Amino acid sequence: MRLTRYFLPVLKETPAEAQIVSHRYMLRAGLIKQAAVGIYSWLPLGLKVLRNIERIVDEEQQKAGHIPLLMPTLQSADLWRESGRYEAYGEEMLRIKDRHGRDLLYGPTNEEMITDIFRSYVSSYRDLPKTLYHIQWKFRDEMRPRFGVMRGREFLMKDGYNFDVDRESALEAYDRHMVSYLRTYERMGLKAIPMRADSGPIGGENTHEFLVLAETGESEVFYDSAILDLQLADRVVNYEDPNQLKEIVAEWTAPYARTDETHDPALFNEVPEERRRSSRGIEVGQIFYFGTKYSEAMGATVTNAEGQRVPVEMGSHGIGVSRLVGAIIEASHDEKGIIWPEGVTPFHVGIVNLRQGDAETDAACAGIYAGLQALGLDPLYDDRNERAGAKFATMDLIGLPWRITVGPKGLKNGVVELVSRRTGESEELPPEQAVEKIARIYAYI
RNA sequence: CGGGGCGUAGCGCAGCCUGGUAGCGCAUCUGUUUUGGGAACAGAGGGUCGCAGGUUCGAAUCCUGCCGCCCCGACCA
Repeated sequence: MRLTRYFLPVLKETPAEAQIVSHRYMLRAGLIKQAAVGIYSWLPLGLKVLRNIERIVDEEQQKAGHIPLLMPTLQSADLWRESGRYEAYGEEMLRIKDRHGRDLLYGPTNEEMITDIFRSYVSSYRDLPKTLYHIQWKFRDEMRPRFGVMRGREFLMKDGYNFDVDRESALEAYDRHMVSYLRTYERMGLKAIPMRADSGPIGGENTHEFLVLAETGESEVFYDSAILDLQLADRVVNYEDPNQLKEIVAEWTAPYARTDETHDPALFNEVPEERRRSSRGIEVGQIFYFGTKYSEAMGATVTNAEGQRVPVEMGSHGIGVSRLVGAIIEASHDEKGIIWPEGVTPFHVGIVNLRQGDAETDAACAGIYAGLQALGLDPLYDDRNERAGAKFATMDLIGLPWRITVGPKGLKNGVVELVSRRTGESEELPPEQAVEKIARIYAYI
């Protein structure tokens, strides 16, 4: 994309309403525009990041064998009356009446609707296990939305639901989700720590939250620093193998890691003192095993091998897709702007033309731009008639992980500059080699 | 929902206390010179001062009501 043809409204000054760094940068870099309290438009650059995150979540779900579908944002109140949550959910649920006076609601989550779909079609244990998920906008009328997309009222969430014939199988699903979530966050360049948590209003006995460590996090967390060293990296995971999944879960749940809700000071004190950490974290996902809570209330039963009708075992799992955009910025930025991990960056590389209008420089930029596109890469070419400083400032702010700087001085020696946004390290090399190097970097992302 | 604060040009702000021609910086447009870390000069455009009432000869300014937004708290992906 050529910047002169793109829509990238960057701001030099910080809008007054933004307090935390991710919110400030999201506004300044032209990612979002607030439409109302806790409700945002996603501008082109922000949408690209959101879609990248969504794509990673989607791909990792399917690798784990989970099945995508799409449920509506508006739901009938009747389903929620069945589960008893229409009254229980409270003011957070946005209730709407249609022209006939029927009660609708903008879905804050989908346990009821997925259970209804399930019970309509599945009646035998032979059809189990199944995990269905969707990535859809939710609405929760929070008392106090804040921090931009980190606590919006409207937000994009992946929510999934597993259906199993018995407890053992449901717990396998729990493990499978934990592992697939670890993989998902790793691909985004995030360190998200699974922590034993409280199940809250969704209910259930087993639950972990995934937290990204950040000063601005809303949760207080306590953990053994050993957990920071754990990585899936290039480990081959076989989602069909419950034993392997169990081992990985055991590995990640062995070090102490809890939120303040479940924190146990006595247990925490058993961690060697030099590894005992407390900090703040942003919750970017949660997995639950809640057994038959919804299936019993809503009559979702299957016939088991013994011919008895039993309520199906369930769990649910969520990833805050839109929140992750903010969480990634909180975890990865500096005083100049955002630093996107390669996995989610809106453009793979920025090209800065230092002497717009100079025939040789323009031609070199055009060649690099075309070369990158030919290799399937998505570059952003700053072809504005601005001075170098302004172009650098824009690139630093929007945070593309790599920048190719092209100017007459370098071209005289046949080289351009390739700069890492994260480290600031730069190397001079011929244009073709810069293109190849970018291609190599992204070949493994 | 309780407590605190703010609404003046696209953005950031001053002016309000003490009523009298609506200002500054950035951004935008035109021109010239510039061009390796947010250029300089000259000129130009842009605001029913959140909305509605009221007081007054006169309201951005004083009064009342409403709306919007921000921060702290309890609640939450």
